[in-house]
Amino acid sequence: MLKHKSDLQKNKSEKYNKILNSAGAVFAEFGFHKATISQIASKAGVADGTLYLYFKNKEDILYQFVNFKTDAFFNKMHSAVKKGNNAEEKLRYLIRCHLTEFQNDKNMAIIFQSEVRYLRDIESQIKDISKMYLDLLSDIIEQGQIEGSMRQDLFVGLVKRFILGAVEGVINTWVSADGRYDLVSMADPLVELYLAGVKGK
Amino acid sequence: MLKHKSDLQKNKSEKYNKILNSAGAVFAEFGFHKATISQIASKAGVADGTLYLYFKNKEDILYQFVNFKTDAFFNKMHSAVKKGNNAEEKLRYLIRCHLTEFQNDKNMAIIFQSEVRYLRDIESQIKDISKMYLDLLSDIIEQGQIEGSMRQDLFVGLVKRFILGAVEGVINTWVSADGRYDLVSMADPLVELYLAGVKGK
DNA sequence: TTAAATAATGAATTGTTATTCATTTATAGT
DNA sequence: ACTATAAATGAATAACAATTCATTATTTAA
Repeated sequence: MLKHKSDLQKNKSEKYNKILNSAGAVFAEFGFHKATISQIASKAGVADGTLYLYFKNKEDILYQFVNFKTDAFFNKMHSAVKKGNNAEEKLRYLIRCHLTEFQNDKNMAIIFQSEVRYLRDIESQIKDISKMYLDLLSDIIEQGQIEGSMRQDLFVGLVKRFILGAVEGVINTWVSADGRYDLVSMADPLVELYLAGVKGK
Repeated sequence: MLKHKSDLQKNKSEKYNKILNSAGAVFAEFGFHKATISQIASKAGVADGTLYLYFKNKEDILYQFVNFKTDAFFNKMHSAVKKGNNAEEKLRYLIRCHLTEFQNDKNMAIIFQSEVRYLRDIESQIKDISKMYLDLLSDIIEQGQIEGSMRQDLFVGLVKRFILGAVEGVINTWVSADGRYDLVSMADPLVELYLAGVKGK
C-alpha cells in the first residue's frame, strides 16, 4: 500500500532531520572542527556509519544545515518585510524578525555568527546569507529614499553593510553572553539608532 | 663581549618574528585549522621542528600573533583617540585609525574578523579586543553625552555594540572583496551615519 | 684549534578522527 | 514462513598533520 512508502519517506526524513539537528547542536557547542562524527551520531542516537547514508561527509552536514536554515530564515524575513507599509516599517519588521528567529534558534545563531571562516570557504555552494540580506536592505533603503523618509544622499552600498553589521554586533554580544537576556527587545532601540543616529539635538 | 649576546637576542627575535609573520600569512590564507605547521615553517624558511623552539604549539602561535597585534593596535587606537578634542572628533579618529590599521595589515584584519570562533575559545588567555574597544567607545559616548553633542537618552551598552558591529560589517565586506578598494575612505561616511542616522529631514 | 654549549633539522612517531565496508538487523512482498 | 531488499551497525582502515627527538650544524669562549 501507499502507506508503506510514505511511512518510509517519513522515517527517512525523520532520521535525516534528527541528524541535522544533532549536528547543529554539536557544531554550535564545539565548532565545526572540534565537533566529531561520533558526537553527532551519538546525540542523534545512531551509529557513526549511518551519517554517511544520509550525508556525503562531515562538511556536507554543515552545508545542508546552513542551507536548510537559510531557506527557512529568508522565507520568514520576506514575509516580515511584506507586512510593512513603508520603508521604515519594513526595516523595523526585518530587524525584529531577524532577532526573533535567532533568539528562537540559538544553535543556528551561533553557527551563523561564529563559523564565518568555514562558511566563507564553502560559500560558493552555500546560499549566501549576507548577500540575500543586503539585497533586502538595499530595496528597503531605496524605497525609503523614494518615499522621502530616508536621506537622498545616502550611499546605499555603505548603509546596508552598516545596518547588517550593527545587528550582527548586537547578536554576537548576545551569543557571547550565552543568550541570557532578551535579544528581541533590542530591535526597536536599534532601529531608532539607524534612523536618528546618536547626535544630540 | 656584550655584542655577542645582543646579536644572539636579535637573531632569536628575528626568527621569532619571521615565524610569527609567516604564520599570520598562512592563517589568513587558509584559516587556523587548515593551516599546517609545515606551511608556516616553509614560508618562514625553517624546519618544522624549529617552530617548537619558539612556540609551545600551533595554538600558541596564533595566541602570540593575536596578542602582539592587539597590543600594537590598541596603542595606536589610544593615541588616535587622544588627538580628538571632543567626543565627536574622538569617534572620528578612532574609526579612521581602526580602518587604517586594518587596511595596512590585511593578515591581521582577516584573522581578527574570521577566526572569531577560535579566538573565542582561547579568549580567557587572550587580550580581549572587543572588550577594550567597547570600553573606549563607552568613554567617548559618555563624554559626548556630557558635552551635549550626543543624545542623553542613548543606551550606551547598545550604542557601543552598534558602532563596533557596523565598523566590523564594513571591514568584513572589504575582506570579502579581497581588499580591493580603499577601506579608509569609508571612515567619514560611517561616522556621519552614526551621528545623523538615515532618516530624512 | 678545539671542545662545550646552543640551535636547527626533518624523519619517525603519535594521536586523532573521518570514512569505509563486511556483517547484522529490519522491512516488504509473496 | 521465506526470500529479497533496504537500512543500520561499528570495528577496522586510512589519512592527515602535530609533535618529538636523535642527529647534525653552528656558535661561543678558552
